[in-house]
Amino acid sequence: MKDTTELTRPKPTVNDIARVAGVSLATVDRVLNARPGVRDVTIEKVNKAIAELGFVRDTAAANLARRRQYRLMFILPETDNEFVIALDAEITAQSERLLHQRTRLKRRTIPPFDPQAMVRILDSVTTQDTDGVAIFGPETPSVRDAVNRAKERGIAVATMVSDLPSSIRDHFIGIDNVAAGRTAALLMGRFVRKAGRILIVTGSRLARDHLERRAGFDAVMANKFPNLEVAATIEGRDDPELIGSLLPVVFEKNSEIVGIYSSAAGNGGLIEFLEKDTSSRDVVVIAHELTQTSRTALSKGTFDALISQDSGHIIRSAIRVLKSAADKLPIDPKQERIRIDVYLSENLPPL
Amino acid sequence: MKDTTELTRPKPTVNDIARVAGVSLATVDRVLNARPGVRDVTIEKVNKAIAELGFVRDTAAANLARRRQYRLMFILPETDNEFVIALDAEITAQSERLLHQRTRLKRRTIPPFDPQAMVRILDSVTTQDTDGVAIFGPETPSVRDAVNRAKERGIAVATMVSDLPSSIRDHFIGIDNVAAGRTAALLMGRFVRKAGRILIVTGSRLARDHLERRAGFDAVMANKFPNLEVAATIEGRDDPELIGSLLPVVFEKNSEIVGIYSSAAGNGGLIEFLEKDTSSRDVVVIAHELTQTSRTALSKGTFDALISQDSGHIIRSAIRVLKSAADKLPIDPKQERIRIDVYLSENLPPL
DNA sequence: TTGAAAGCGATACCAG
DNA sequence: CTGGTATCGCTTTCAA
Repeated sequence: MKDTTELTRPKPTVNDIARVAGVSLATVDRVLNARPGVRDVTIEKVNKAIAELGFVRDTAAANLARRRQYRLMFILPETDNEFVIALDAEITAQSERLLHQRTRLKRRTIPPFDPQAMVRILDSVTTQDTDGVAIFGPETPSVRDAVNRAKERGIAVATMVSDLPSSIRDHFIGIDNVAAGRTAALLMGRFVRKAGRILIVTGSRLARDHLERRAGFDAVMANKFPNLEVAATIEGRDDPELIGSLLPVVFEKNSEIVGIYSSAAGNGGLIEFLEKDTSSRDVVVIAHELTQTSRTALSKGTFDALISQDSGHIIRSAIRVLKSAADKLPIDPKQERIRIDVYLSENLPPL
Repeated sequence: MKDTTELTRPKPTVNDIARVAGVSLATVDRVLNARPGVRDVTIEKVNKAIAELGFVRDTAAANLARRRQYRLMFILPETDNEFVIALDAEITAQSERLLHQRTRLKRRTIPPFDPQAMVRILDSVTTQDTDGVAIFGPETPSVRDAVNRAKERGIAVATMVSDLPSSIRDHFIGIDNVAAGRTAALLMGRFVRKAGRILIVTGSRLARDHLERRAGFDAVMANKFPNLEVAATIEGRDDPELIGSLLPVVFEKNSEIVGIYSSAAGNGGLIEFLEKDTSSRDVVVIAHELTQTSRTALSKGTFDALISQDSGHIIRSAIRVLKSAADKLPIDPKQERIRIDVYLSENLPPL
């Protein structure tokens, strides 16, 4: 590890290329932007100069001259799910900052679990008004096809939270949900102190992220914690009321529940039940997503751990990724990797 | 949550201000940059126009015109500590990307725990050659004073990993180490399955981060886990060999060690001991920082959990923060918050 | 104390 | 096919 020497050779510009290649600025620009109407020999000359000088275009200057605006669109489900609301708030927050950085954010909502609404919006987007779209929604063949059509029209597309792996989207922004489920299971197994049964509260069978978490959880439970048995499952549809109404029934039927894995949303109903019901005192509870509700539950000890993904990071990453895709520029993979966050009562971020 | 309407009123420019205020471009610029030689009445007129139009300066254009270069410096300890090496690698990686974004990164190293070397470098930095400095090093009054002098000379300063809270640095980039220690203790208490003693391996008494972790760990241990007793402490000086040589002695003297908290660096020695010594089979081990070494130990089950901070995030954040400070622009606090990461064998990032 | 005009690095229109 | 030149939004001499 040596101290860096500061070599400050001035960066070559288009003017330098023009001079070295013996052509005009306009021609350099044509070659640079692969515009037609330049003889092959001329192209060669210019490219040679570019290579020789090690030229790299100054994107800021180019965007200024071009009066470029990045027009991005976010499509989210219309729901009172706190995590989605957090994503939405981050979009709003970034909107403000980006206004002065040649970037406009548009927001569209679809009814939850409505693939056709997603398809309609995707199909309505044109390069005339939009450079990139980031979507969070159901995974169906029709959505996949609409994504592919948008891509073919030249629009950058990113999936958020729940992927659409069979599509040709530019990028997926979110966590590995199988690993997230496995992590939840590992924590569960190590936190629980006696043998018994585990209850799972899932969301919807249409959501790939929920299914993947479940698969990961089950796998680790089966392999590493034979003394624990995944006994019952509630399909909560992210609905606190529904969850709240189903829980008492399950607890009556299953006497030996020692852990609950809430793999989806709608934690409000679960928390209400846990804080009322005395028979569930010692149950280890692990849920997903850090929100106001889950944060409080974790602080109080109602929840024992939270598996989460940073909504701010997801939105900022989506913006960077879509911009890069629009400019056909590479991304920084490390910066765009969304972490599987583990929160305990002691490592909560300050409010 | 409503879909956004796309209002596209064109952003006002300096020309608009000049026109509305009835002055020239040059005068607008003088006011904008608080340069002298403008009558108060004129300043008023311009400011009024700015407010009326809601003008916000286009930083990219300004930087272009100004031929601005952000010249940033990183000062790190010269050590074979893997975490520091990771920071260093991130600096190198960002250097590449930033070369074409008007930003040069310089790197300086100091001998570990050598406040005077840090002071010398800080004192040698001038606004002629540097806009901002990010430092990671010992916390002493002399360093604090040097930081304050640099600040007063107009240089932006950020502390990384270990703070210098009594200084007037612009920003601290790192985690709350007390909370990190508390988190480690909580995991320890919940993972350990029988009463016993806990061994702590610390680093140096000169490092604020190590002390803070220790304090947080002890507090939670004492309050929440009375069946566990923090019994022994090894001061490892981040040195694997030293740690490796001390461990057998400690284990001979203390028969009931059920957990080890490695709060600093030098994990190599610890791992070697654990993988050889059979008496430590069931000991719960929690360490800091995700590195190649600790990652392997976690995968193998030698370590049970890791508390970490993202080195890539730290470096990127330092760059953004120093740039903003240099331009006297606000930062996005959420984006700059470094998380206390918890890693288990199941949520390791892909290689 | 103020203004006119020439850039910064790149793009784009209009001639030739 | 190729070149000249105005322009993007802002800064910075140089004169007045």
